[in-house]
Amino acid sequence: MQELPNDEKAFLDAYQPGTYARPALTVDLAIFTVLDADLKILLIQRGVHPYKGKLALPGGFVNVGDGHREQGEDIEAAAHRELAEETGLPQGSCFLQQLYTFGKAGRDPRMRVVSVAWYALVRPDLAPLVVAGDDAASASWYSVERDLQGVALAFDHHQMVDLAIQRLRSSLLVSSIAFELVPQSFTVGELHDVYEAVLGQCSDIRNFRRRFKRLVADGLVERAPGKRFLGKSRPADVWRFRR
Amino acid sequence: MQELPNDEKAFLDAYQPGTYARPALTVDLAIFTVLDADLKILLIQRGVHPYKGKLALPGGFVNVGDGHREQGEDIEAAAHRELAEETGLPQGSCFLQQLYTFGKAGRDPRMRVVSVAWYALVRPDLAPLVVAGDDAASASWYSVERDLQGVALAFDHHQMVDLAIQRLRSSLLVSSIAFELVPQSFTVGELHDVYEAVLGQCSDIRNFRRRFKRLVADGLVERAPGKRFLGKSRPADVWRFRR
DNA sequence: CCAAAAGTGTTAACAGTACACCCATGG
DNA sequence: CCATGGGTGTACTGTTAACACTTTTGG
Repeated sequence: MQELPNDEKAFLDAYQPGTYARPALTVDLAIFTVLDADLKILLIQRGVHPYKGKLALPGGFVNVGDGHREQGEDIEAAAHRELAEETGLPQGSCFLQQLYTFGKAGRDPRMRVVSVAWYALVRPDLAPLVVAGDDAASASWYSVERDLQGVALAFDHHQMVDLAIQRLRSSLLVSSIAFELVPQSFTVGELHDVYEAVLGQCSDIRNFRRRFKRLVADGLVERAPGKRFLGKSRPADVWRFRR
Repeated sequence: MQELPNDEKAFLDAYQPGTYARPALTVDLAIFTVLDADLKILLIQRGVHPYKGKLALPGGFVNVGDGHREQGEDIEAAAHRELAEETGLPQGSCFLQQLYTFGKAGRDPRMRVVSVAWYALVRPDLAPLVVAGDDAASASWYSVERDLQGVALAFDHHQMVDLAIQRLRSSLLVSSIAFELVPQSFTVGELHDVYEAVLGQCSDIRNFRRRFKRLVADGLVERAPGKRFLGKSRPADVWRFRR
């Protein structure tokens, strides 16, 4: 909390919170990875009403406190907490960014719920470690391309997924998030697979290599020791992203 | 509200909302215009505690209902309502888009308040019509460049302004929002001024004209009737954006 | 005639696209 | 030997950046 002048302190001591109605507050997470050159998203099957049995994004309530002093948990902290709970991965091992806040009346039939949606990226070497958390009996990876067409998700989660994919695609072209979807040391081929999987279209890897060389020349990427050996073809150089 | 199967209806009838603490919910608006080739933002001076006397973004509480049926006002509707109230302009006359949701504990010293921030664009021909609304005794335009450096805004509003400007700049380069900051019919010079004001740097108008010609060739922009006469130099062709 | 903004044209550097080609490994 | 993916190079094309020049108004 910020430093306040004396008259503000006096005001606060006398302050009584108004009687406005308040919404419940949740976070929902669109968690992506790329496995086998295919974009995947982590979904759970709901075990309780409403939308029992339907697929849904992992998420949960934000711990909100009462009163001036005890205001509870930051929304961002809640998102990190849920991400760790749902994936079983340690906090800070994944990229996480706010996406959009969904607040239409009636989006949850139980009561007024406002949900802050986030999207997260899990490196493919961590993705197989993802296990079901406490409140997610059956979290697993679904192919965005193959498993999600025409499937009804719970609440307005399909809208969230579509928006997340849109954001993921445009961010890929202007920022460095592609490096969040490969292992810490990676080959040009692996990085290229991420572009093809996320954008959903093929591109010439030889031209991709030229652009990659520019990143190296600009110092954004450097050689990592060793080579990657997949057994059936020429070993590939290994690279590392410098933040 | 969506159609629900019978077992979901039965569940809802029996449903009792939990006893989670809930946050107050507000919307805050970063409202921009470009006047005299200068980016301006609409701010109010707070008349009440906390941060009494400080400059702040216009905003207000979202009308949230109680119960299943009466869930109140959409967040987006609240943003549109506040935008109309604060500017005095009719709804739908300005561009409005969600920016980011601020939900740190302690960001409002009174209580837990989560604020959904939006940014809005007002055409320069409408900007002079903006008058103080009911709850905004003194809303007026401030130059982002000249009036805001080193000035402390209320709450975390400075963070909101910085993020809004950042978003405005990157959107300018990839979308068509520039057309929201000129009159419905405009000259190339006026559009160029918007780019220079928002990006905060000069660019060659002759090269800008070439890019503009491509937009015309692509059918995004068409000639509007007449010429613009500013009195002291050659009259300029007038153009119109086709949505 | 001069100042000021509108509008056109030229050039060189650079980035994107579509290719052909060689290299290192396993079978 | 072939298949597979790794890695280099070249030719063409379109976009961007820097700058010279003409046009139409007011003073």
